[in-house]
Amino acid sequence: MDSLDTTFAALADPTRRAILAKLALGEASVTELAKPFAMSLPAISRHLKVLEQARLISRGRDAQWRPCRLDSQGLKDIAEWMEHYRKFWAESLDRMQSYVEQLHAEAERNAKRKKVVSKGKHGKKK
Amino acid sequence: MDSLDTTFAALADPTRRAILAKLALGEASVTELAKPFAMSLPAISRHLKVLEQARLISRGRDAQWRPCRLDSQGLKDIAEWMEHYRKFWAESLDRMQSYVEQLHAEAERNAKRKKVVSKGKHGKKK
DNA sequence: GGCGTATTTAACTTAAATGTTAATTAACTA
DNA sequence: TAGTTAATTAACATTTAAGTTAAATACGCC
Repeated sequence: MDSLDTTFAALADPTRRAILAKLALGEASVTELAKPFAMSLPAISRHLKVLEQARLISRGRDAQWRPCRLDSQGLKDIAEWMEHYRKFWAESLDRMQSYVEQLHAEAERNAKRKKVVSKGKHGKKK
Repeated sequence: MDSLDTTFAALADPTRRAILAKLALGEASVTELAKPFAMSLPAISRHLKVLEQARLISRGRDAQWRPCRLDSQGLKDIAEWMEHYRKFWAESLDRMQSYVEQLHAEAERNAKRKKVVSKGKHGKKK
């Protein structure tokens, strides 16, 4: 039910994270993705299925190839969850500075938006 | 070996994420943490051990209680990994804007640092 | 249709995760 | 010291994950 379960579990495997790293450079077929690993093709195929279900990748069809590419949805889910804990992980000076700058920027944007949109409560869900 | 394995795996369980959510509000004992769950105390105790090994929490000792609190290290590891994929998950307008502002801020800081520090290559480890 | 390449599914094995209850350890209290 | 509360460890059952090899499917080409 909770898609975060699926997504975090998918990311817990080093083979799958390596696949994502490769796909960050661009599309690739199953065989191409399998090449670096001492592992059978069916094993890779199942890793890809796990990544797909976690919406970390999506797959197309090009003749007998199944090109894989990153799907941002899974990463977005994680990023959104991480936001709730930002004050815990962003406590180093450099990052805290970015965070503060970001808060200011956000405040500015919200202020602007208030002027333009003027009414209706469709702010952030939480 | 790879601590990301451990940390992502720890986060893949909804009970453990709920525990973290609770701890984001402050310290709590094992029994306190266990209360909301229809699960035995030993089960919770093991979840806490998993979270501790992932450096998502740390534990102290107060008489017979073992107060738990968030440990930011695990979250930092995840956040750092996520950074490599920022352009994929931060593609919505609002977030991209923060990202761009952050890049500018970072560039400014780096420029400043160059002037002050002047030499020696002790930049980010990776 | 039959062949070659790419990928997936099936059947199976092994290892790890998650929960249970019962027993144990740790620290305070009377 | 005996008793109480808090938490962990032990022993066990069940489920899920991850790999293997062999067979099946999908597609293009001749």
